[in-house]
Amino acid sequence: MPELPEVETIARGLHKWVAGDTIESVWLGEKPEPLKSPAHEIAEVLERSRIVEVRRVGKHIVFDLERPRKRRRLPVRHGQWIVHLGMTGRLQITAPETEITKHTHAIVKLASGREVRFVDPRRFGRLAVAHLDSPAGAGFAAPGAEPLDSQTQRFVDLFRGRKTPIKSALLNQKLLSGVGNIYADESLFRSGIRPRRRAASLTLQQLHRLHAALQEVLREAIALGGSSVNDYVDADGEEGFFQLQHRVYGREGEPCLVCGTPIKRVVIAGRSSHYCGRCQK
DNA sequence: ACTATTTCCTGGATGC
DNA sequence: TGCATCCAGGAAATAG
Repeated sequence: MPELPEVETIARGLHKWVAGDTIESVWLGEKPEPLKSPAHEIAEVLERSRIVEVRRVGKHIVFDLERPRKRRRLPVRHGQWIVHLGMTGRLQITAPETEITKHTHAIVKLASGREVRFVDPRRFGRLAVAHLDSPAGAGFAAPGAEPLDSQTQRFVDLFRGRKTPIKSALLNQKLLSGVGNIYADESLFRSGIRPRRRAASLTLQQLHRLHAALQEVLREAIALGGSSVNDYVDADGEEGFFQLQHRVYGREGEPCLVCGTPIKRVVIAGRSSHYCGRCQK
């Protein structure tokens, strides 16, 4: 399940493979397609575009696109291809002769001969495009704050007056973009806060600790290429290694690495939440 | 304006 | 071995 560190790893890997390449054609699968934009619009924005950059915004992968123009005029950045991988979505770089696997929903053919394929068994992933050349064309922006950029004061302000459990608040993409179940649990453990604590009940000191822990855990995870639980692999098909560093996520019943108390698992807002009842208050 | 709950989807794990 | 049931999860939709 790609969260911020996994999407960051994938975006960097894709950038390495496709930056500078030109999209020749786009194939989109049969309905019901996992699209946020209509199929014709996706094809229209992507085809004959050059990929300038691939980067992460929240949990989204954004391909910045420009259209070459005639007579030595500078190319124009006209749009973006935006991919959300959901839980099981993958973007594969393949040769054209590679067998097309089940659940392949989109194939983007590049001038280099390579293909970018969107494969997503569970179909929670989404494809969309943004126009940069229309009047409202400011491009794609995540609704919430970027966890790695946001100032501590801004982070603290996100939770003011919120009665929802801190775990739910961390997962709310309108507040913070990019945090999912793994890194919510891991950052709460590292800052000693129970997931059910009401967001507004946290002290300033606790919020400062949480912010620092969240940035720390995200940065460590990016450095290790993300967490490979279930079937996550990066753009080169390589697994990450941060799952070996998980202190609570997926460790129900196992001893806390700090105090030895068995890790608890509870369900908050329909998501499993792992914590140490002794280390987290 | 918030918050909580339900829904989507399928492979893999579990239970009888 | 086979069949049914449950579970995982992000985010949009729905309900309160």
